[in-house]
Amino acid sequence: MSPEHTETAPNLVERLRHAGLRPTRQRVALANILFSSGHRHVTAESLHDEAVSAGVPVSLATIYNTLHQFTDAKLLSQVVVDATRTYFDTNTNDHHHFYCEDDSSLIDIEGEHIAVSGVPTPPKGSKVDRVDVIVRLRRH
Amino acid sequence: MSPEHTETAPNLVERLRHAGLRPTRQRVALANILFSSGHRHVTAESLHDEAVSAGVPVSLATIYNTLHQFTDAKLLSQVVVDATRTYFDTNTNDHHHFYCEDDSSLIDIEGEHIAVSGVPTPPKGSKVDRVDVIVRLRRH
DNA sequence: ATTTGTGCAAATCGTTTGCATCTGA
DNA sequence: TCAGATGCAAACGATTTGCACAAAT
Repeated sequence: MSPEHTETAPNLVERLRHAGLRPTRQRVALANILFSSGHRHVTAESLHDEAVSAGVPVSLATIYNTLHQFTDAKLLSQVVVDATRTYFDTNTNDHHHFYCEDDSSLIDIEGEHIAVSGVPTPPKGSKVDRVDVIVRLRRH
Repeated sequence: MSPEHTETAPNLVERLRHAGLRPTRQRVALANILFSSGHRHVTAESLHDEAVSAGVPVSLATIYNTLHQFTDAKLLSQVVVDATRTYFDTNTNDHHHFYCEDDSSLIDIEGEHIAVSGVPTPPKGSKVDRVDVIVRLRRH
């Protein structure tokens, strides 16, 4: 078989195992879609469409389960920019986003580029978990 | 009557008028709740509960309408921190937020305190509309 | 064999909408 | 008067859940 067909990327299977997730057919297929080509931003629905188009008929419920499991396992990060849609990002490094309100698209901004200074001390009893910067864009 | 009872703050009526909104019973009552005591963060539901408790039986639909009208009129700003809930903030100045994931609470960080540097040039055809910084907190 | 994942359809949650009724200028 | 607001209930879209079935170890 040509590598394209066998391209189930064995390292993905390992990656799932390390994350404590059984490498099931669906999870491997979704991991393959998500992690095979650079960083990506998806919604549950867009990933579902993509999987179905790719001949992997997963149900939407499984997509949601999988996205959350991957997020818990730190394979994905969740990006909250829009109250109506949840985005997942395959880039789990410290980084930020441009969000274009006109077409609801996300663009990564690598962490090194942006510096946030002057964050006040958090209230007693809490610690900073993460700092999200969203640069909202409009067409002009 | 004591000032507490007459506290329909006539300036609120003016404020609504200036925003092009008819000062109806409900709008004035909600504006009164929102703008009478320092800056506040509310959700549609929390404001609804509060209004009802205060003896102003508005419907939830009207709460949503009003929150959006106030937002369009720049009397409120919308804060997107949580995919499941929409928050509205009576502080419409440039500022940022602490968001405590444990109890879903918001705390303002005044704009002067935080500086964001190194934002890359936005893609051709778009301009920066707003930069949101969310400092996510966890109990430790 | 046992545990864990999956699919489906129904349930849920926050939010929006349609429409008849009311109200402020 | 009459455009604009409101309330209600139904519609909605995204997400979640319950449960019977299927697959992985």
